Amino acid sequence: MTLEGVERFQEYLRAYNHPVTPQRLRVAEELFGTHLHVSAEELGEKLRARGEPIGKATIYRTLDLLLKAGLIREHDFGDGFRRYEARPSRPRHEHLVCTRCGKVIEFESDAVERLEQEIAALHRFHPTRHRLEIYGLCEECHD
Amino acid sequence: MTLEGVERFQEYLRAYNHPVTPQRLRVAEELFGTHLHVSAEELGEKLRARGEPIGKATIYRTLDLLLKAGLIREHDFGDGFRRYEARPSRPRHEHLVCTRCGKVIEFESDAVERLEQEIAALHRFHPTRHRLEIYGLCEECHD
DNA sequence: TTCAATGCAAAGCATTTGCATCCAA
DNA sequence: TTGGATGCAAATGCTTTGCATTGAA
Repeated sequence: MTLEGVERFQEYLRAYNHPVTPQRLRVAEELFGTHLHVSAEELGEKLRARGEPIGKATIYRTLDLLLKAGLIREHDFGDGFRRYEARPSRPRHEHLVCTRCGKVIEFESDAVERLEQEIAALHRFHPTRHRLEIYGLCEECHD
Repeated sequence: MTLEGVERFQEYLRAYNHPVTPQRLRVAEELFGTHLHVSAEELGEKLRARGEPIGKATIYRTLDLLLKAGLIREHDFGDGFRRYEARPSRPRHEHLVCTRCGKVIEFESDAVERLEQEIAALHRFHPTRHRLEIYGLCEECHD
């Protein structure tokens, strides 16, 4: 568990004259202490379990800051809520999402990057980002 | 504009002994009368504009039926609401989404299908579906 | 000290549900 | 006639906002 992200968040806050509060640091610690894709609700549970409860509004506001700082990514896998992940050192990756247990497996593929360029060019489109998600069952959930 | 979909919906309703109501037909007419990806809200506006207002609950319930009938597809492009499209004759296709004007361009690609299989196999994953969306600016919205 | 952050509760939105009324078959 | 459909309004569930209080700098 690398806490480099927490430090970068502190630098960001200082650079913009935003107070460095314990709540902000705790949210960042949780996010940068896991590779999982967690929801705002789950972050709240974890912090409560740590004995450091936080208002949900503060969680959402801190997530906004982390997004603006470019330190995390936001996902919507169609569960009815959003999930967040520490921004990976390898910036572009895609997801395999198990529809039974909710597990998320990451992968990266140069082929996808190439495909994005090819397809966009074909349609005179100027791509900025893409998302590829494969839904199905992970090994454990498959019969 | 093909209204074949409306007929298929009627067949479906009769097959399951569900009443064929004017509201259901109107929702189907709007969906099968366009290639656009419309929201429940937009369907309501269009029907109001036609002088045939419908309760939003009825729209959502009718969309459920159309989904169960397999006649439409549901999408979430992260706008905060879902959009629906008449199910294409070509079952699998992906989307280019303009982040400025909201336009959606469809495309299909065998390469994507192959990629899904390859990647899933690599991770011992059993895929059932995928989604690939490329976000950026369409030709008109690009400087 | 002071301005922004926090946290509660209330508000917002898209969507779903309860229920009295209505209507397709 | 009658069971299911409709449509309003209320309820949900996630997220955002208002505002009095708190706290970082």
